[in-house]
Amino acid sequence: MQAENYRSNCPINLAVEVIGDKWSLLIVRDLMFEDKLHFRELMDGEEKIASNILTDRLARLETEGVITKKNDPSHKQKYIYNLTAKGIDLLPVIIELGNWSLKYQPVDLKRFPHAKQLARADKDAIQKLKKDLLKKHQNS
Amino acid sequence: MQAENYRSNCPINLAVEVIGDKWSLLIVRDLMFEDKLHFRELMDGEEKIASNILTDRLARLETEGVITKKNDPSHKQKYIYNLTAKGIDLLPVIIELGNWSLKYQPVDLKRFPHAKQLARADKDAIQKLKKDLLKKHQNS
DNA sequence: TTTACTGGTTGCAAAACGCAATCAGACAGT
DNA sequence: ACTGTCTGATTGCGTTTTGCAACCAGTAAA
Repeated sequence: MQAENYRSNCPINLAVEVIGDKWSLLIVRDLMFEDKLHFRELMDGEEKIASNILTDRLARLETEGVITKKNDPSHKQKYIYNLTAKGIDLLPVIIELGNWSLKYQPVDLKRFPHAKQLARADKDAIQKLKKDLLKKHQNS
Repeated sequence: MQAENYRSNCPINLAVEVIGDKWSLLIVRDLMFEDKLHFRELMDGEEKIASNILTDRLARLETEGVITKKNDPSHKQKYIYNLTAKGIDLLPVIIELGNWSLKYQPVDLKRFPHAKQLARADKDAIQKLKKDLLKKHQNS
């Protein structure tokens, strides 16, 4: 087994090396809030990720322990992608990114209605959301 | 003036399109916590960004309104890079990324001592930090 | 048995990246 | 005036990543 070779062990860098690209967090978002489980569902997202990029990112996120991939019993060719606890713990990051965009970027609230409600979430609400996600994604 | 063409107006995407790469947040980090102001200082960071990439990212961040660039009166060839309010408001994002890394990634606490202290910051502490940054970066 | 759907793979052109060398202007020391 | 160093870049070039469309074999539904 080879140790991953990070550019540095600064916490910001260690996060950026895992989710610092244009797609990874969107995949996490769809798994978190859009009830998507399957490859095709992720492909049909708002931003039109290409299938080869999606394949690559799913593999990378799995390697990094952010998601899991398992067979879907209902279809021999289907896989179910779930968030791990590590992936679910990206929720606060995503919420803060949302808050920042709400303040400075041209968010379309009609199209993304739960943005504002998520921005209002306090610590307890976030804890509850995490709990729900852990249950939904089968992490005990 | 041309409207920026975002892939979608989802808040997460709108954030990721601005700071979703391997370098931008590291630049913001250095401007925030390392008291760096100049090109060379940013170049000499832990992760060894190349000068052409740094040039590109600084220009991009300036375009996006995250940083400003102004002449340094002390040297005709020097520029001072400052965070805008928009940039300073990335602080909560950075804190949450740090928290996540502290929990799941091999952070080197000896090398990055203020990571833990920053993780403990509550809302009031963050407000104070923002205030200090606003003053330091001249967005009075 | 045809038709559509599954998670991909492949090929190719374009863009971004990483690295080292280079640059002209500015400044400090002598 | 000369020398060396520092300034924020730019340039050239090879590698990697991305974006896009076409394609694939296995599975399932009609």
